[in-house]
Amino acid sequence: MSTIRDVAKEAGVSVATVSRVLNNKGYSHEDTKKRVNEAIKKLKYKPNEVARSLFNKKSRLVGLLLPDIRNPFFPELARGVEDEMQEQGLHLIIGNADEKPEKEIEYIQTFKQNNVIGIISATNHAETTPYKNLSFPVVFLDRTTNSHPSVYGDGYNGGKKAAYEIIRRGSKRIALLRGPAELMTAQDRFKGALDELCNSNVDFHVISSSFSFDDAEKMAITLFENYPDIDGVIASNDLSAAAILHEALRIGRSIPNDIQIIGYDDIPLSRLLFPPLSTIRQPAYDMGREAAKLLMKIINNKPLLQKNIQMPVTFIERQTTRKVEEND
Amino acid sequence: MSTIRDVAKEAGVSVATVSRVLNNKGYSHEDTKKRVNEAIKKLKYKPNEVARSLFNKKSRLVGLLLPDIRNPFFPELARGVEDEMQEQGLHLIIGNADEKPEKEIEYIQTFKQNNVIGIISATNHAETTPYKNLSFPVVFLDRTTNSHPSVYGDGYNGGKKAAYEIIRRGSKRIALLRGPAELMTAQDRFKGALDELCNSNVDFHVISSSFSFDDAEKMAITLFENYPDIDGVIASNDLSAAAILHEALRIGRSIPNDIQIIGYDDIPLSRLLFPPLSTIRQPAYDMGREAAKLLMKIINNKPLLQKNIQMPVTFIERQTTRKVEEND
DNA sequence: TTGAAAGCGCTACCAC
DNA sequence: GTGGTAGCGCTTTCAA
Repeated sequence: MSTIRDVAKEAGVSVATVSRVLNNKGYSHEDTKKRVNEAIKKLKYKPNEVARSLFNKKSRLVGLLLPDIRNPFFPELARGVEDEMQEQGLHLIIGNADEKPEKEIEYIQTFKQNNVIGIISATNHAETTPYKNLSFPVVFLDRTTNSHPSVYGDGYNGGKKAAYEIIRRGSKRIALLRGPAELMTAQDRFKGALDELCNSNVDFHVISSSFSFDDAEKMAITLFENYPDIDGVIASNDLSAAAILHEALRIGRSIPNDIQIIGYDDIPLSRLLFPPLSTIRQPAYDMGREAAKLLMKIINNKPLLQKNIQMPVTFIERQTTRKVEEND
Repeated sequence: MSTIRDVAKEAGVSVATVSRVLNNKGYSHEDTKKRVNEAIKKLKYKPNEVARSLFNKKSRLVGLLLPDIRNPFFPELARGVEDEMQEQGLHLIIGNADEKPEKEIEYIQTFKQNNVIGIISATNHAETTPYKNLSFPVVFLDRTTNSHPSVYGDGYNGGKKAAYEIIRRGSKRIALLRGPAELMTAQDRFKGALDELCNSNVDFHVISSSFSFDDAEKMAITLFENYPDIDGVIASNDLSAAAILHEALRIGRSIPNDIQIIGYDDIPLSRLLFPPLSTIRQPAYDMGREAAKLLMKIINNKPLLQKNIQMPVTFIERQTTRKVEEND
């Protein structure tokens, strides 16, 4: 690996000059520029990012903190963030907080120690101390906070839509999954659905659930044991919806005739389920991209039109809900 | 952010001493150690990893290159790698090569420029130049190479098993999906299945397929159009299996009575499909962990028992294959 | 327009 | 056992 010294020697100039043409800063003669650039090419010189970072106190790295990389929703977010960052010549250190605050703190530490220029975090603890007094900006993704800029899906309306669509299609005894109590996004969609349910003439049960794979299956089994008469489920995310769909078919219910199911997120696999899952779509990829853009704006001191960006969600009608009569 | 100087001043010693107790190198008096450690705590000092890295030419970062973060198999690998690294106090820069060689090269560049201590790569281009002449070790994951250390599933036997189990359960006209031709792992499992099919009295068709979401669905549709009489499908991975399962049910085939389907990978969602997918399980999480361990051994110059670690695969019997008669 | 030199925070050598 | 100091590769004054 050649250094700036080698380039300077090769081009017959000083390292200062090389640095200047490298960064397009200060003056430098066209001819000198040319010679330097030739030397760079010849030696295949790439600046040492670590040395740069040490001096500038800024790397080209952005920290991305995910709560659970196994939930397909998050890789989708990550892709959006990554693609946008890549276009800006930036790179990602991805940390998987695994829903554990200690891990989260550790990763933030690492991000700091590596001079990241910013953090995008999709974890559940936006209001906790590790995010305070940071010397670089933090953007929350898929989380609502007032303390920080953020990008998130319109959970309240999503929940409302889910309830509206399932009621409209004739479910009368609905199970409403609540999702983790500490998760604002889960609670938003829950509240939306709750409000809609309260305003209509249907019975419903509220059931606590987690967002993880392992819990989803167990929850599905107990759900049907405890409430065998339900004819509609509003799930807290697609993972739970998949588990419920699966269990419903296993015990011989017909979908969507006996039971309608509606998910949340629209992860890529939802349309590969059978029957394909009706769900509330969050534009995960775009949310990731927006968060990256927002972070870049903050870093570059560009004016912010809005600090908290709410993304619209849409009902995706597939086949776990019944067709609605045309003349509703 | 306090520096080593601040700590030295606080403890009334030199920076050299602080560095020594920090790294447990060279001599230092117990009392001095204590004082230094107190100063560290008091100032909440964390060493600047960038400065360390500049001097040592080694960071605490490991590059992880994934071909497609959206395929749930890879996050699973990533988790294994991450958990092992985390226990070693190391962190990951994750790059998503997106099956594009340019992106791959760019990420390797970034890894270099950030002084990673090693790379774990799950991409398809192990034999290409970017991996040559690197100053740090590379371990390939989910890829067979002789040029580098690697950890991979036993694809040949996996394919063989898949064919064996489906034939044993009575399929007579089988579609064998081939997976991407350039992907060694895909070809291994293909060859295994092929050999097994050739040694038995069944008809079969070989069909090319990709590993991606988007292609899987189209492929499934044409598959049944072109070969309406098949009664068994050996898929190249679980994603394609899901697409086929889905399409088969859509056109009214009964699973597993009319058609048996067997997948490959055992991604977390496979058991949530309906019917739950029979598949060949690759121990993705463990493979990730093994790859991380292997890399660490190489970095620490520990003796290697084996440079290429093949992990066993197992048949997971779920419900897209028929029950076998007890007295086979 | 260019170059010499200081210094980012750290480690390791060498002298005491 | 401990401290002074050079230097990792880079950027940025400041003088020339």
